[in-house]
Amino acid sequence: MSSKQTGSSVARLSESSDRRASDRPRAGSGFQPAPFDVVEASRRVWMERWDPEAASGMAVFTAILRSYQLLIDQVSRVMGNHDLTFARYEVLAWLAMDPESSLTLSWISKTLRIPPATVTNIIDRLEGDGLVRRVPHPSDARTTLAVITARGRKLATTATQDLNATVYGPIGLSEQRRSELVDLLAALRVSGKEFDVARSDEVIEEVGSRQARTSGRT
Amino acid sequence: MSSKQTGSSVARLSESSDRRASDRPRAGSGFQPAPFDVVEASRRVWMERWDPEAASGMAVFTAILRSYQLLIDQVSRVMGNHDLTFARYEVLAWLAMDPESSLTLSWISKTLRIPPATVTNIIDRLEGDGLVRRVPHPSDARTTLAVITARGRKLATTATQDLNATVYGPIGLSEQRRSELVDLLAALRVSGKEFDVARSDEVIEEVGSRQARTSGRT
DNA sequence: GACGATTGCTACGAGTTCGAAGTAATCTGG
DNA sequence: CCAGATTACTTCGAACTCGTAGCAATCGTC
Repeated sequence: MSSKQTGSSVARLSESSDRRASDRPRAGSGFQPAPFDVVEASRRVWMERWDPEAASGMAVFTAILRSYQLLIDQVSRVMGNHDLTFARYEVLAWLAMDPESSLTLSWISKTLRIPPATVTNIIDRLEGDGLVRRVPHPSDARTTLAVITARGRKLATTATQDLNATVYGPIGLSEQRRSELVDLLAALRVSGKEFDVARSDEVIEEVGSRQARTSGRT
Repeated sequence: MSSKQTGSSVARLSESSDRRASDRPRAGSGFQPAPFDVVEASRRVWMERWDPEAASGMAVFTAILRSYQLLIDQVSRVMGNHDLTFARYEVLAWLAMDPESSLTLSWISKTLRIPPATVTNIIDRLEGDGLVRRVPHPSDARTTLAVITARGRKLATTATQDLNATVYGPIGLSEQRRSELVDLLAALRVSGKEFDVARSDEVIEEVGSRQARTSGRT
């Protein structure tokens, strides 16, 4: 595998990479392309040594992993400009979406799949920055509500616009292919029970329409 | 666009009977399905508040994120059974694949996209467990080679078989759809310059064709 | 109603990640 | 042969993640 040794095999036919970054609202600065397609390379090795089913599954996982790395790097960079981590942004964004401007910590934990201890930590940080407040739940003394502040809402809006413009919009692929990709991943997630398929549509309707959360009950 | 039909907003608790402890002892134990499809739910909100391009891009990112979470959870759990983290396994697996059984730390960093400081940490840990050894590079005193030990190779094999059998094989989707998914993600990665497209094939050939590496040249 | 089980959250601590700075070796262009 | 730039790796420190234990409130059942 060549690149291991300092002297790369083929000379630098690359004339390209003279990045004159200046005006493009680029979202990635420290990101360097890997020397080759790790998914394809490992898939070939897997095909030699293991069975085809394992190889294709490995390729799926690796492709998702590398895509995730590519995107989370861009997203994190943008969030850094707003003094946020992605985790803190995600919570803030869901709070901003909520009709009541508030969510219980346990709802955040379950829905965004963040361990309870981590949610505590995230809310601590957001509260310290004056972006949310903790409010006792009106009818359940065990429960704490996170309420977004005006400052938090403003930041959520700004950060979202930034993300939309620099990452989500220019993410690549046509609308058609984006849709196909999301569908395939949905099938994968259904197969892995990533969410409650039976009740999902119904719950989404509720979220979109009204509370159904503060009042609890399902 | 995934599915979703109009669902009645009110939903009664219905027969919650199917809840019970019938958790399949699959690869995920602590993993609980989210209450709804977060991708679809957030996509709808984005469509209302922002433009369609941002919404579809957000859906792509979120779908990848949730899929990643689903799979990394399973993978991490399996690795835990072998006293490994995924990061340590990944390095070990690439070392096991290498014809020379060795890689430079900088190659690992660039290829697997792990920051240098993290590679140091990972190798420290692997070395402490007797799975790899650090060896000075024969011709470049700046460079350190990580060499996999017999013990490391054995563990890599065992862990890989475990992963193949419990995660990669049963990952879901037909071979056909796995292939489509990998292709779409490859297009996304190309668009985001996740790897060096121009030289990838060539480098992969070299990897596959063995040696000609430690000796440098090619 | 009472009591054990469950749920919601927090405190603590171990482990991991990784930017930034530092050291050493190599390469480059005189 | 020699600066200065570059590359390779490590050290240090700050931040983040998250399992576990613990506490408080509520629920479920008889």
